[in-house]
Amino acid sequence: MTPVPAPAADRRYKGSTADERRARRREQFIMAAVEVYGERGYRQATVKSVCDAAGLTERYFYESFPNSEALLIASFRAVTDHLFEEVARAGAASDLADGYERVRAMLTAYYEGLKRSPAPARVFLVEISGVSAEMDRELQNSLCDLGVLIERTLYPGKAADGPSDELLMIGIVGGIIHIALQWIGQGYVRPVSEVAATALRLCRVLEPAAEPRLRIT
Amino acid sequence: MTPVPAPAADRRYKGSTADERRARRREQFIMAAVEVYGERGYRQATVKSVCDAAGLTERYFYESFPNSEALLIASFRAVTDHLFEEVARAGAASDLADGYERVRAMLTAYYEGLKRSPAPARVFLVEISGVSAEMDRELQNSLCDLGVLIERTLYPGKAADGPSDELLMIGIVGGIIHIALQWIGQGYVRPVSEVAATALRLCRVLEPAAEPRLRIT
DNA sequence: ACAAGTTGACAAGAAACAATGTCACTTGGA
DNA sequence: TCCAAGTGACATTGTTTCTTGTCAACTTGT
Repeated sequence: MTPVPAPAADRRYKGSTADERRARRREQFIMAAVEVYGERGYRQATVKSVCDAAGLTERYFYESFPNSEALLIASFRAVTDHLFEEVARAGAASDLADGYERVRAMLTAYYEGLKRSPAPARVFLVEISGVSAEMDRELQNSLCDLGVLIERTLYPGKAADGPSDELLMIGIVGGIIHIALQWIGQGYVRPVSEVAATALRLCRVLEPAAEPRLRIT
Repeated sequence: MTPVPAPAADRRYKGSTADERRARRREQFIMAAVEVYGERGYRQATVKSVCDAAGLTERYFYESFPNSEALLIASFRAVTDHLFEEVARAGAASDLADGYERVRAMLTAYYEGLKRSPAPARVFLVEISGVSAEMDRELQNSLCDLGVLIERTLYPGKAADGPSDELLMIGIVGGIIHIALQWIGQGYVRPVSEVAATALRLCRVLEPAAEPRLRIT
């Protein structure tokens, strides 16, 4: 009835469209979440504390995420994807011929990444477990991804026939993570090179078990 | 003033003294906690749910524990101590000469213990992390204990000069645990012997690194 | 049988937090 | 200048849980 004069749905505000602003707020929440979760831990972090850190209010929180678990997953993905990319890039450096040296470079990048941003490290490595079934799946996937990346770097030819020993791979990645946790818990005392070397020793078990002593009798 | 006729502080009730009843209630809470935490997870478990499972009321809960975190720690200790003892006993079996076979027996006992009582396994292996600083310390300690036990079994002579490489040991134990988690998450599909063999491969990295390829350059 | 100790069911206060709503203020476009 | 969209501070509601308290029923030693 009343001829409304075109609501101008995508009106700009402070230079951005509605979509851009929404996306930026979402990013703000994710960055704030990484910080707050790292400081207080996810379970101790309230929605309000994240909103305060983001400089936004609860209203926008519930505009961006259905609940705090969704934010947790989103921020986990953000941190993980970023770290994973760094690791992959380090392993792909063209001046490394030996597979083990590639893995060493990857592990170094991994631990350096953790050291560079200590806050999220512990939260997203372990504290996350058991928050929800979906979150557990995310964590498992990220572990598997890292394991596959390492295995393919060591044995690029073997890629075709799937994961050779999933259980062993998970074990190695679990070890890498716990090494990180211990290292972090002691305040990054030991140098990254040493930590990476230790983790690299763990990776050696991926070698085909030629030792006769280890046959299953 | 009023000559009270000796309050009979240790009066018996249903055959037990006050101390005995208190201790029994405490045990009831711990057993109930293991069950409830295993079913619903620690964070989802309320004080009331534990009390209901224990067949006791909240009043006795707060008589036995200052808060739910204390119960968590107590039940963690109970489960861990029990499992640890089983593992140590398996490793001490006198008919095993080889250190690796002893460790295999220990790992088998470990995974069999987890399989026998699946409920507490996942909770006390990982979900615990980040609940509190004290709980984290408990978990770290139990991991260290297991690592030391394994190392001493493999190299009984080396006992004197302390932990040779704490970081590596933690990594191995972390791997053992993650193998367990993956195994459990897939519904105990693979036989215990296979899981233990996989974990045993991980333990091999404790061998002195003679491989020249692994020197730190 | 009686008094005091003991127990279980339940109530109730207090606190924390999720999730939604209100309202005055600011910004952008006509 | 004017109005609607947008924003931020704050209030409100509802739920959940911890924690303490009350009281009737039961048990024990005398």
